[in-house]
Amino acid sequence: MSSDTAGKPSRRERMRAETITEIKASARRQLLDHGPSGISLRAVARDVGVSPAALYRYFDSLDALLTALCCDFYDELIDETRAAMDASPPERHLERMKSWVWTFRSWSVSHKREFELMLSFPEDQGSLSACPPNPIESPDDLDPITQKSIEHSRMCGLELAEFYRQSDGEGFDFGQVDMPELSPGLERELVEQCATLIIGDTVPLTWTYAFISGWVRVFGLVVMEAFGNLPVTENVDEFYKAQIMSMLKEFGLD
Amino acid sequence: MSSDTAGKPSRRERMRAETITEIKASARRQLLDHGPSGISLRAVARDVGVSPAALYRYFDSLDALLTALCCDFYDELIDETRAAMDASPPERHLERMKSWVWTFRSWSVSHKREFELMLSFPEDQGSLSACPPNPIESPDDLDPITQKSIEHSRMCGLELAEFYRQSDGEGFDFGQVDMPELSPGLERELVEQCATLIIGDTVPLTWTYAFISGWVRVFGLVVMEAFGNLPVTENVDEFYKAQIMSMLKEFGLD
DNA sequence: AAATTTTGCTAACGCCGTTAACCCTAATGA
DNA sequence: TCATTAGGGTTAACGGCGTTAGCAAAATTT
Repeated sequence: MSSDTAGKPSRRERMRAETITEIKASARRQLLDHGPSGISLRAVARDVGVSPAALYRYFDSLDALLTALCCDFYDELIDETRAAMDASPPERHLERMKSWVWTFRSWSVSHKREFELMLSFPEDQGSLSACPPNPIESPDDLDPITQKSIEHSRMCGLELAEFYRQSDGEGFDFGQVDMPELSPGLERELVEQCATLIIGDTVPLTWTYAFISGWVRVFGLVVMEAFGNLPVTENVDEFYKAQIMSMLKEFGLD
Repeated sequence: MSSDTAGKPSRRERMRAETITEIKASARRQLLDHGPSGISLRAVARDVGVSPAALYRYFDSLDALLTALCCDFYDELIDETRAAMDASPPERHLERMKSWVWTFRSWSVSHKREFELMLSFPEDQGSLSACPPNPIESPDDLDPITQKSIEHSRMCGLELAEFYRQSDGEGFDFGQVDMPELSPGLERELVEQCATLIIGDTVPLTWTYAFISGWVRVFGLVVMEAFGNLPVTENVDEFYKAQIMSMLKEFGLD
């Protein structure tokens, strides 16, 4: 072994890293040109100028390559979302949450192909749903993609918790949320899920309900727009803004 | 040609129809066992006990077979939804719309694999979004799947129009809908889209907005649940009912 | 300089969708 | 009734795919 935890990158390691990014770049190009199912190992090999078998020195399988691609996409999405949120000062929680929604949407729509791929990973349990799969098992031994999807979701959830914590007693009327009567079982599940989502802190049940409702709406919006089935196409921005306003109303906010 | 429009089915035609359903049945079995991408023409041929090339006498391509499958699924879904709606008398529009949502949901969740396939058809313009693609071009030369998806959507849309038409002046306060201010362009687009959706009849703008909002929510719910990412898993039924109540609130109804 | 690890290669296996060429049989029409 | 078709089946092949085994060369480590 050459450099375990903190050694400087050897020449070989640099080359290897370069090759990996080259492979992923080629795969992404194919994704953009021919869609998720149009990515072919052999075509990538041709593109990179190498034999098909050589790719297996870098990725265990085609699936592993796609997974790596997805991870990169999540990183991109998370970076952009975080940057957009941080454009507002830390105490403007509402604006920061709006930025989260807005950036999630605009990234997804301007990266339809990437979004499509992310939607179908991991196999048989599509991700990007803005909601981590339930129930959450052990904290860390989930596949990397699910972890990143949770990280992405939590950015918004944590902001909500902060919002509640800091604005308590500052004039917001938290009882104003429009929520139907819920069965005790559902209430418990919402609270528990909220606890795994919005770490440590507890927000009122009504907020949890409104938050999850909002997630569902955002997810529906983004998927429909990305797949070209939103009934609004010319004034989408306006429509999104209206939808965000409607969601805020569910929180009893203007 | 033997029987063009109304001739009795010849022996050959009966055999052919039988073979076709046998092929589709085998393909559906593979769909259930191995997912959408696990359907293989050669495997179907093996299963049916025929050479791979023989299948081309019945379907032009694998894609054509999948399309035919999807059509059948839509027919199933539409049949079930219509039956569920017709379990309530024609004048109980609210109940009928609830049945639409409920059946759409339960069919999709209990037919995850089928749902998954439908979601990705037609290529590069996923369907089943409960919203026809926009803008709608010519009325009839759309691909059959899109047509059926529109038919499915319209069942609910027409019911809404009926609801409005028959209950006008019967005590509902149609101005009560919570809707943010919309830009003139968005208003126009909503009204136009509404006209293509809910044929002939016009409902108030607020209802159109609430209706489309509801669609987005239903779609988000169904997709998330079908993909296993709904944060509620134990009390899903209760959660759906609560969400339906919330949507009704958007209409100003209890 | 020797030993070892990494990275590439070629060749092959077994899938896949699709097509071409040919054959047999059942329905058709004179 | 008999020749003609058209429908439904075959086999064989093409080119693509993901993946593996085995081997050679280069780069690193010892």
